[in-house]
Parts: sequence; C-alpha cells; structure tokens
Amino acid sequence: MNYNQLKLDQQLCHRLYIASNGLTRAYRPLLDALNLTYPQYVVMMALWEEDGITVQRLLQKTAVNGGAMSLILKKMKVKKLLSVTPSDEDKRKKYIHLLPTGQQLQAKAAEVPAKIQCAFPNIDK
Amino acid sequence: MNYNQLKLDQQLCHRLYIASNGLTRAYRPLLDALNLTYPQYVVMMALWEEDGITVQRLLQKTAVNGGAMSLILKKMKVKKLLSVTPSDEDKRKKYIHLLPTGQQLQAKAAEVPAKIQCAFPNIDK
DNA sequence: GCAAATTAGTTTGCATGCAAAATAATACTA
DNA sequence: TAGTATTATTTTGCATGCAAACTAATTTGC
Repeated sequence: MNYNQLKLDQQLCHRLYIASNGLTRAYRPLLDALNLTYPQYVVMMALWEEDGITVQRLLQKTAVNGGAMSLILKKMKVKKLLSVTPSDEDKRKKYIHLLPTGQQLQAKAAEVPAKIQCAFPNIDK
Repeated sequence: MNYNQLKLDQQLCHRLYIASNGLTRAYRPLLDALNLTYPQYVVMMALWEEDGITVQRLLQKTAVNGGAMSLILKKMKVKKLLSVTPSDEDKRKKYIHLLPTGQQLQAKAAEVPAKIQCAFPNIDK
C-alpha cells in the first residue's frame, strides 16, 4: 500500500494550519498595542462595519465560535469597548453596541492591515 | 479617513482563519475514529514518514508549537502510540519511536485524506 | 578548566476553538 | 391553552497555540 497521501509536504490542510498559526503570531505584536487578541479584533471590525447588531449576526459576520464569543464579549465589556443590551421584544436576543472607547480604536486599528502586509511581502493579494 | 482595509470581507487573513477552523471541524469526526486530534495526527504523519527522530526534528516537520508538543507527546505516550527515549550522547535530546499500535494505525489513517477531499469538493488541488 | 552563552525540552498562564449540555424565552401545535 | 419544539446565548470540559520563564545538559571563549 502506498501512503503518499499521508505525506505532510503534500497536504494543503497542513499548509493551511501553518499559515493560520503564522498569521496569529504576526498579528499578535500589532494587536498587543491595541490591547486586543485576534478574535477580539475580528469582532471590532465587524462592529465598525455594522454597529448595534445581535450576537447572532456577529457570529455570522465573524465566524467566531459561539462558545468563544460569549467569553470574548464578556472581556470586551470589561474593557469598555462595547455594551451588551437584551432586546425588549425578544429577551433572548442581545444587541452589541460600540462604546466611545471602541469607536475611537478604529483610527489606531487602521494601520494594522498595511503592517500585516509588510510581514508577508510575498503574499498574493 | 477611509477604513476599507478593515472590512472583513476583504481580508485574506480572515478567510484563512475561517478556512483553518473549518478544516479542524472537518477532520474531527474522521480523527475521532482513530482516537486522534488534528495535531496528534500531524505528529503521526511525521513519524510514519520518518521514525526515531528527535523532538526538535518533529517540531520542524510538523510546525506544531513546542509547548503544545510536550503535552501532545505525553498523551500519545499514554495511548501507547509512541515511546520517548533520551539520547545517550546528548542527554538533552529525546528520540521518538513509533510503537506497534502507532505503526498499525497508518493503515486506518490512509483513508482520511480522501475523505477530507470529499468534505471539500470544490477545493483546488 | 570554568563561567557564560547556547541548546533541547518542559512548565505555566492566558485566550481561544469546539462539541455538547444547560438556560431562557418565544413560537407552534394539537 | 397546555405542552412541545425551536431559537438565542451561555456554560462546561477538553485540547491546543503562544510567549515567557524554567531546567538540564552542552558548548564556547578566555
């Protein structure tokens, strides 16, 4: 039996695994300056695009794991980046709103994408 | 100021983040059948290719995080998949060897790559 | 020779990702 | 309308990923 398909070098999945971990590492120092982790940064980007959305919608936009999202929002609330407000019509739903601190962070964050591209000069756009 | 670069849809990094998480989810049910997690599977693939290597070399081949590797090897040792033997010449080094259980697992694992491709029929090879 | 620098691995503390169970609230159905 | 199914979120338990501190064992440089 030939096990060529099990060779690591030939696996797109392994490349993706490596690339994704590499990105996290590349973002870390940039995001540390904003006091954000990568998933938290993703949540912020979603809210800068569309504020006052439900957790549900935030999950759709960011593709962050639901279980993780709960903890992430909790931490971001502590940092005064956003507020979480239960809906009046449907008390199951909660709306997420940016607080001033969160809105102001966008200006600083605007530099991040360009810097990331510098970290991967050979990346295909 | 224009914040277009902060839009999630336009971020390669976010796509990569989503793709990588998706892969982990796709692998999970397949690897559950082998009683392996994804990084453990990566370690196995490395050893099926090249047995009796040091932890160092294993880290190079797999790109698994060093700190994580320690825990992973510990668990795989408990499962009798492999053995860890300190070197005689240089007692800092440790050699990893597949045990029979680990070697035999390769036959079952051989089906995994094909099944993963079925889970992503549109993937470019 | 020996202290300082380096190397190989491990441990620690924090932040997810994930599946599954648990909560709460709303919608549906007989 | 009671009872059940469904929906929105949170909680729980386990397995990493990561940076940084730590331990041992070697290697260097003076």
